[in-house]
Amino acid sequence: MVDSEVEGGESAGRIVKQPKPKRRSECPLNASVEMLGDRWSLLIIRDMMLRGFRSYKEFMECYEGIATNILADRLRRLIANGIIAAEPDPFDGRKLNYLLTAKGIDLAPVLTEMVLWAAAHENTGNQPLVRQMRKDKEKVISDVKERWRRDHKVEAHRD
Amino acid sequence: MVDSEVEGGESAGRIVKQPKPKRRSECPLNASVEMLGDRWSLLIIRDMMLRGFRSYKEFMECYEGIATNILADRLRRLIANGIIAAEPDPFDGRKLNYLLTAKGIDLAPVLTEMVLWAAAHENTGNQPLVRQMRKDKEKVISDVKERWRRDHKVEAHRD
DNA sequence: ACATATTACTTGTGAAATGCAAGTGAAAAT
DNA sequence: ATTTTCACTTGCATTTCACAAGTAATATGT
Repeated sequence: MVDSEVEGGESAGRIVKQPKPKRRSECPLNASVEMLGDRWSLLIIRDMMLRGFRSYKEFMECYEGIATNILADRLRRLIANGIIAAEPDPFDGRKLNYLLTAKGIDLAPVLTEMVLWAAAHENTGNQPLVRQMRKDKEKVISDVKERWRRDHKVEAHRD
Repeated sequence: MVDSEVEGGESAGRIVKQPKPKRRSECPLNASVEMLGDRWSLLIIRDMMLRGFRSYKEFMECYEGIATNILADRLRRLIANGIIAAEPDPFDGRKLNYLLTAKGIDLAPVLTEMVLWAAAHENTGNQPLVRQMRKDKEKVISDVKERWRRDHKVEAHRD
């Protein structure tokens, strides 16, 4: 299912020209950085994960003020990397709903550690969340995943 | 020692104009992204943390091929954010040794989760490290910290 | 039915960040 | 004394970014 991703070396005995592997190195950290290493991607994921945002408009209105062309570009890239997916809203033909994939929701521990690190070394807001994470990191993560599963079920049942 | 960092609100009873708080928001994740959200910073930290790199030359030679001006800029920023520090090499007046601060070494859990995430969803290299992390994440982190403490001791004793 | 509004974008345009090559100055090695 | 090494800086072309404006496809209100 998550197969035809990065390799693409061979196919039926014939060596085929590599389609995707334009990574700077094999290092897993480098892979993460190439997918997430910019000033916006992780914030978009944060708002999907923690605030339940789904639509372009929500991402635009709230937030640290992302430019519309950058938002469109980041959503495209996140889709290309399999971190989010877009589906048309069944009730409003103009709308697209952006949802985290399994790969996307698996970023919960990464976000958690980044929040905890910043909160430990900078003056930051959202102390309630920080305190919750300090108290029981694993619970926060499993709650996030639980909510994600519920929301996906709702999508699926809508017909 | 690492005091005059981000706040800078007041000084001897007089309210002074804020010098640094140009963060886009109070969100701790945003703080992390503003300090680390680019294509190079975390890789530099990786090589200091996991490979023991200390000098400009090492960062240049190895690596995914960073440009020299970008490396200089990233090192400056990491210093400005208190994540690394530079000290002259006691044996070679040309050299500077870049070292992780406590704040820098505290990024170990963040790097670990990013490595595990990428390794779970992409085809990546350095499988020995990945396996070690999967087996006992906490041990990998405490080993990294232990090594950091030792190396700092060596620095301090050198006189 | 038709005008207006909303949603999710795209298209300029200038400014900033990035990548590449070459150069510089101080210290060390020969 | 000359050459090498190290840690950068400078200049320049390319790419990315931010801001503003515009557009096409729905949806809503009258």
